[in-house]
Amino acid sequence: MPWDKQFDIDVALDKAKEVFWTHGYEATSMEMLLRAMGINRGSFYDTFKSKRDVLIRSLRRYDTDNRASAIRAAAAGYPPREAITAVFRSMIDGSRGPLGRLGCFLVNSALEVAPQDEEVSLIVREGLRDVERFFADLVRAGQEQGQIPQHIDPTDMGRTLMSQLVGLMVLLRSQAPKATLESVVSQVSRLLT
Amino acid sequence: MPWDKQFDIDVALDKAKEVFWTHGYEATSMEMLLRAMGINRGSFYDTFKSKRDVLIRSLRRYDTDNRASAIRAAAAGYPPREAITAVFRSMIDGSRGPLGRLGCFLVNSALEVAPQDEEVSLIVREGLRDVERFFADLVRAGQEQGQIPQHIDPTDMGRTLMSQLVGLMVLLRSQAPKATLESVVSQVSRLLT
DNA sequence: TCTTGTCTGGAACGTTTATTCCAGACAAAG
DNA sequence: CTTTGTCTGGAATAAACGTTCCAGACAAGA
Repeated sequence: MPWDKQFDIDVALDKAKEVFWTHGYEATSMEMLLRAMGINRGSFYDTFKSKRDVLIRSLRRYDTDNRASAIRAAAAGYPPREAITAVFRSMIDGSRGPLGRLGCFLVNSALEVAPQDEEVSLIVREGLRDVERFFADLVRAGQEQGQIPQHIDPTDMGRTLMSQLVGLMVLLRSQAPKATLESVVSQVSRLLT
Repeated sequence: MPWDKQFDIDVALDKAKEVFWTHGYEATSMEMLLRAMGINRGSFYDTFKSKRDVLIRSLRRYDTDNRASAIRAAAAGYPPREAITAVFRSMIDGSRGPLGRLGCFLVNSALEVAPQDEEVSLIVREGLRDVERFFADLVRAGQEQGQIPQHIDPTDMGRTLMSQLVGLMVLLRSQAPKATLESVVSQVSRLLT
């Protein structure tokens, strides 16, 4: 007779996400994963296909629940131009939280795993494209409201802001000095003139 | 009686550098390293302390011979303002070379190894600081020659350009579309007005 | 109470890992 | 020719790796 699993798959995946985000894929052993997820290898292989399967699913969860949510939450409630700066600022403020300076799991994976894994590469490209579009949309909205000059090309600017955000995430994980991070954010405002 | 080694340490380290740069540290096995370096494990452990030792030494070589040289070579022969753009453009052009879109070994290591290895972290921070200063110096030189407005703070701008370059290196390794890369470069010019 | 099916805990497996150790080749000095 | 020291090729080692398999516990239905 069917007996329910004693663990929640989503909770387990979130735990896995944190371990992969902190240590990377290769440097995370099955022991570390099982301990973090709070399940044993029988349940693990009964529920998930493989270690890589868990990486893929955690990365997807990260992209939806962390990256995509974070930039939208940070921008909410601000006029477009301020929203852009708020996104950058929130990344610095967020680095003071319990997860500290982990940087961006997506960007980490872009460099470590994506070059050798097409599925991971696709998740990364789609995530970065979403960031790019998100910023481009904010630039257009800012132009409509007269906050951002018309000569700025929204598509170009969306790409540049995405690239700048990616750079900032690397600096965060690299423990760059606070002043460096603040400089980057302050220059974002200048870019929008 | 002393017999000379049959291999050149620097050549071997450069081979090791390419393997670590392509695959990362953890995903590079000793087998891969030995094959690339063209030596066997007896010679390896006689010459180097460990796999990590070789990573550290390759990373130092990369920072000197690749990163630091590349930005200076790209800037050479241009007035300061054009030199800045030339550095960015050279990264895109360089991605068409035999090493293709490997990105930046330093940035890769910043995300994969540096968080868990203080010595790697130090190499990364010093490398990024050198890029920052390099750009700041170019900005000052541009201001002295009347090419870059006086209201731009060289230190802030140096940091921002460094961050933008780091972002670009991530996009390169992520196989971002050419148009995206071009947008980033074109916006660099705008940043200097 | 018995049967059936699913769960957990963890042993076992086959492979891979980084590092240590060893045998034979080689060269120079005595 | 012998001795000594260093080299290369690669076997061996001990541990770790990701995945498979197994025994006992548990719950529901007959």
